[in-house]
Amino acid sequence: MKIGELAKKAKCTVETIRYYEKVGLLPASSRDNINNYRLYNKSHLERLTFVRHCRALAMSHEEILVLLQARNQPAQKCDSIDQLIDDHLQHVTVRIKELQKLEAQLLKLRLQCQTPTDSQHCGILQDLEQAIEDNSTDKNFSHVAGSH
Amino acid sequence: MKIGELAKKAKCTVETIRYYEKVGLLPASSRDNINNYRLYNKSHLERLTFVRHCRALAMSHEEILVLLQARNQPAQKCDSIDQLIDDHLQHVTVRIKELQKLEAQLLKLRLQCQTPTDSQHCGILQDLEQAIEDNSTDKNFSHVAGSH
DNA sequence: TAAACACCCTGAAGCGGCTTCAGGGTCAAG
DNA sequence: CTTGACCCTGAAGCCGCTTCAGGGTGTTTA
Ligand SMILES: [Zn+2]
Ligand SMILES: [Zn+2]
Ligand SMILES: [Zn+2]
Ligand SMILES: [Zn+2]
Repeated sequence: MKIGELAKKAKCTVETIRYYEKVGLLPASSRDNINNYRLYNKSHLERLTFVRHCRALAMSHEEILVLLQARNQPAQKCDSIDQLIDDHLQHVTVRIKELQKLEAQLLKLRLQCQTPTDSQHCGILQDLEQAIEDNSTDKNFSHVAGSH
Repeated sequence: MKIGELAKKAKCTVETIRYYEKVGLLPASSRDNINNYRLYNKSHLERLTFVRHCRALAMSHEEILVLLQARNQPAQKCDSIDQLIDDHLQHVTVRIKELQKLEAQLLKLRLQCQTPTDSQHCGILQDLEQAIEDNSTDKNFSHVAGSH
């Protein structure tokens, strides 16, 4: 199968597939001798599906690589896999808590201007000019991305 | 005041300050004629504090620029400010919900391997090889970053 | 007075996880 | 024989910084 078909089956773009090959999440496929098109089979699709599933769960490429390696060593213990999921779950949980803190702060900020006025007297702007409360939030970026 | 002192007072790095100047979040400061060092005053500190406060709330540079402009037009109505905060609050709220979905999916995944075995029989790996359930999550990236 | 050390400067590259762009080649249908 | 769908490569862009390379400045101390 050609790259476009694989992309459709895995619900991603062809560019993403080429990118995954470049960074080593997918092995380089064989090529059509005549036109140099990439050619894939079922096992490529399975691996890509695995990767996309992991990405849908917001795992980092590094985390996914560990899982892929484990997948290739069927006889080994799976402790490390279970641990990786636990750790990643923590990444997500921590990030949720950070964002909930932000949410609360933003709600509080929003209340500073209940009846619209001009910028000069807007409680929101005034609040933003105050010194920063110490949130440990800013530095503790685990690997799960933000809100935008 | 020199850049190091400003950085300390605003609780950020000097590199961040130089970066903000480059991308226009801070205006270019005046310079010491002799050694070309950047020189700052209280109003620079106030503006930087404002920016850092916004960043601590995970606003994007684009959003911050809008607020900075409003701050420079004290006589105008503040509707747009209030609206911007509401919108940004939505960015955060949406991202929290996305991450909570992930959290639930990860918890479910984790339960697939309650008693450690080998990779071949690990329910987690088996689950990850299944087709992807349709989460609308993947594409709806608003501007608030992830969990890592 | 010289060496050590802390601070300042610039410009470029790197991070992650892609997406987009520029500039092509391939191939079936009409 | 042209249109349009698909494929290729390599480089650059996105965001919000951080890090690096390669310097200059300025104070302190041996
Ligand atoms: Zn993780
Ligand atoms: Zn207002
Ligand atoms: Zn926002
Ligand atoms: Zn297991």
